[in-house]
Amino acid sequence: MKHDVSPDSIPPRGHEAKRASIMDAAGAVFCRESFAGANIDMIAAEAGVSRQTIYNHHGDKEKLFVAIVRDLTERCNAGIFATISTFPDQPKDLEADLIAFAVRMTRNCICSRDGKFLRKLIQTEGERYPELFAEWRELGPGRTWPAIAARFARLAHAGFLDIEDPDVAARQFQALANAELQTTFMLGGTPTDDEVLQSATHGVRTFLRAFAKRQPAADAQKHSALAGA
Amino acid sequence: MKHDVSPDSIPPRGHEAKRASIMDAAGAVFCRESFAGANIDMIAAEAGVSRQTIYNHHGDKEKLFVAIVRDLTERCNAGIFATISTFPDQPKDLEADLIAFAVRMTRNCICSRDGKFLRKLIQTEGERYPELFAEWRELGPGRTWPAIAARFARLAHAGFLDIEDPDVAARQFQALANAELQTTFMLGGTPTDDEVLQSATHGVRTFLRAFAKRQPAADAQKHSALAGA
DNA sequence: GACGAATTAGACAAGAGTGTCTAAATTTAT
DNA sequence: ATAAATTTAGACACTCTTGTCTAATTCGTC
Repeated sequence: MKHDVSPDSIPPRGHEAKRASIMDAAGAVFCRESFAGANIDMIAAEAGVSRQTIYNHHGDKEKLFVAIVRDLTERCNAGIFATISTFPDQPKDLEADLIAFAVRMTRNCICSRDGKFLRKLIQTEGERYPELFAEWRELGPGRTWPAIAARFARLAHAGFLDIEDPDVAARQFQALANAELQTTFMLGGTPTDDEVLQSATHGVRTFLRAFAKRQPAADAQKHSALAGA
Repeated sequence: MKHDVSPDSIPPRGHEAKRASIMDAAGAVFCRESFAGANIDMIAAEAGVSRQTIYNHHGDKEKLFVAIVRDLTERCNAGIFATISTFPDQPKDLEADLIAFAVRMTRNCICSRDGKFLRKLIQTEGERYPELFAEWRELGPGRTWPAIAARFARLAHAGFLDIEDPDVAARQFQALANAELQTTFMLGGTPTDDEVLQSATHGVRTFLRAFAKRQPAADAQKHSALAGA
């Protein structure tokens, strides 16, 4: 019998390494080849694992696929929320801070390995697994958009921006920041750091032309940050 | 021997009906199932044609796929240029006219059957056929973006907008117009007319907050449309 | 070092899909 | 009507893939 030191029957340690290796490889292969085009032997080879081990861990191809999507959704969500937490609530230089935030968002969440994989899987297989991707929609965009919108609302309330609808503004911010990367994303490519910075810079400038407080009049506005801590 | 009335040996008339039927069905099936997931029997059934006929027309699955992508690219390009030609060069009501244009763009080019299919195929198989999709990139975005940018440049030159870089403005216009439809597009869905109008309206308003001529001062600007015909 | 659990290679049956071939039926134009 | 071209259904060989099974091996732990 086993010691069972941990709460729930946790299988040996080495397992987890294999498991992670399988998840990584399966994500990559499903992403590259699509569900139908991927085959278990490819995944096994890429994971450095025997085919049987994959069946031992996940049962069958479809269960494996579902596990991958759930895993990617979780990991991406974590990344997105981590990045949202770096939103400039008390910006020193509004433009520079928003550009930096936009770049972080694009690099860490959209261009990241997980981000790229999840996006591709959603685009490719979304229609085939309605309930799975409905789940993603709720847990992903359904939670992240309000969180981003709330940050913009705060920024507006603190007097830095002139926003009517924070939800719309949040989506437009993201759209503007990535406006010049669309074609690259379409083809599954990864933009260079320079391209990301360019697009973010142009996007944020336009965003601020639209939403920055209109008449700075005197400096009365600037110091009226009574919404602070 | 045949009359050979037309320039190059044109096969019988009825062929074309079958050919078109095959293209339609193949586009739909490839889009729905991805290249690897699609099978010829499915396409044959959906086209109301025997499997052998498909092989007679196109040789093999891959050649058929390439033919589909080329066909869709051409048709979409035609649609995009047709829509671009309705760009409001001499707008009566700038906001209303740009909103209407944005809606046409989204409905006719992005939400259209061909647009949806082409987009999905590019996203799904783009990495697998680099040269084919490089071709698309040149003939598609490579030609349409400059065309749209040129229209915005004209509008700016005519005094309606305050734009520094028309290429950037064109991409941002498009990004803003579809900002609220991204999640729907991701999952392969088609937004309602209402959603399209909403997103376009919000997008154009933001676009104009950023790029409308700043100080309308008198009405001097409005009538200085000396860039006209 | 010895035990039990997990992993491995390989063979295997079953099923599905591609692309070819044939002979019959259908269409099209003369 | 007749002749040529095209389409069709079905059978076919071939390949690939899935998922299972077995026996040998390796790994982690005591």
